[in-house]
Amino acid sequence: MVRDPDQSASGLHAEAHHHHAIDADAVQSRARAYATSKSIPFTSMRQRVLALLAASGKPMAAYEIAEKLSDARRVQAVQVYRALEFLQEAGCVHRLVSRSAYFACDHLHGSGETVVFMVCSQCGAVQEAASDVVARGLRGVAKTTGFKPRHPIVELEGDCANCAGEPAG
Amino acid sequence: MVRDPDQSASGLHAEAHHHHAIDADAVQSRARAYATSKSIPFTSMRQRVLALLAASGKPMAAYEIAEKLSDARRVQAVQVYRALEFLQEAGCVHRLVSRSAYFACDHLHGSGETVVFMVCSQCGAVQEAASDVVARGLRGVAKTTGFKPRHPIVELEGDCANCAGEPAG
DNA sequence: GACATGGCGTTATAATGTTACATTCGTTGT
DNA sequence: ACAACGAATGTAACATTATAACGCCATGTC
Repeated sequence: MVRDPDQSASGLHAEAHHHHAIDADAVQSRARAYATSKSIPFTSMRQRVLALLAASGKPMAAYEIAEKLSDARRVQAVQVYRALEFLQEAGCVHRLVSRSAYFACDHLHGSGETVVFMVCSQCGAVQEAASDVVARGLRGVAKTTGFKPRHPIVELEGDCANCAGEPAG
Repeated sequence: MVRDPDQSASGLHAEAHHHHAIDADAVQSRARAYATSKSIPFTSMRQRVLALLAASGKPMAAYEIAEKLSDARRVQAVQVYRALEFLQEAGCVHRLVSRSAYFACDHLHGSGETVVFMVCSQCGAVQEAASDVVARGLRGVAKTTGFKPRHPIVELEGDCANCAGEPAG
């Protein structure tokens, strides 16, 4: 879940960067499984978007994805958004509201789980962590106000362990 | 030439609907105090934006604010964004990331406090609640990953007590 | 084959947010 | 009073993010 180069042991497809590449095979398998379960195709465009996000290991803007995927044929933003919609349904990709950016995630979240996204202001890397304490706190405030929560958004902006140690690297 | 802010505010206040408007006087006082403390002016535009948000009591998009504030002179979005920037610094206005909307808030949040925004999907109303449990949970996940949090974003999408009781009303 | 469904490719547009710059306003120094 | 300066404004243009509309094509079903 915490995507760190040391932890991504299956870095067979790891890019040359020092970035936090995620397990591309695992995330692709999950997307394929979701597609199969819904009887919808895991199409080429969906694979390409997911592969790019998995290789990058960092959040990317939709237009940035379109740019990177363009070759002779220009990939339009709307095509990326459609692929992202599928990938988010499949649970393979999340959207960072604090950056309007999308990133691949190789961890399968339980349906009731509350996940915290920690976004590094300096290097842009994202760490995820599920927190029962946060989940309990959210249920608590909702209960006291009679609010029926459907979907939580929890993000932390700050500095990751690497960047906090080496400022402005 | 110079618009009287108090008359403007009370006029808008009169148009507040059944949904709960916030304490316009209190929030305006806080904005004025912040401005004084920073030796910057609490200008007419800033007063107008804050008064509108306070009277509305609900989140509004920046362009919607610009629209409502326009009379003979068209108020441009950039002017609204500039006013919102000041008001957010003053702690009188918050931005809802889940809706890209802005709303006035009449309680003063402590600097270390973690505030949860509960946004009703049906009526759009926002409730705020500070939660020590959530704050503790966030500190916990940050600590285990070595992350240094600076700013938390916590929002719940769901149904408020009113709308949950009377669906789609 | 006829046909319904869904994804793709393309164009256009909506919605949100920012940059640039000249002007005006308020304060400050003289 | 008046010049000078920084901040806030007014205005236009631009940038970014996201969606709508529509025809084409591939796939599966009858």
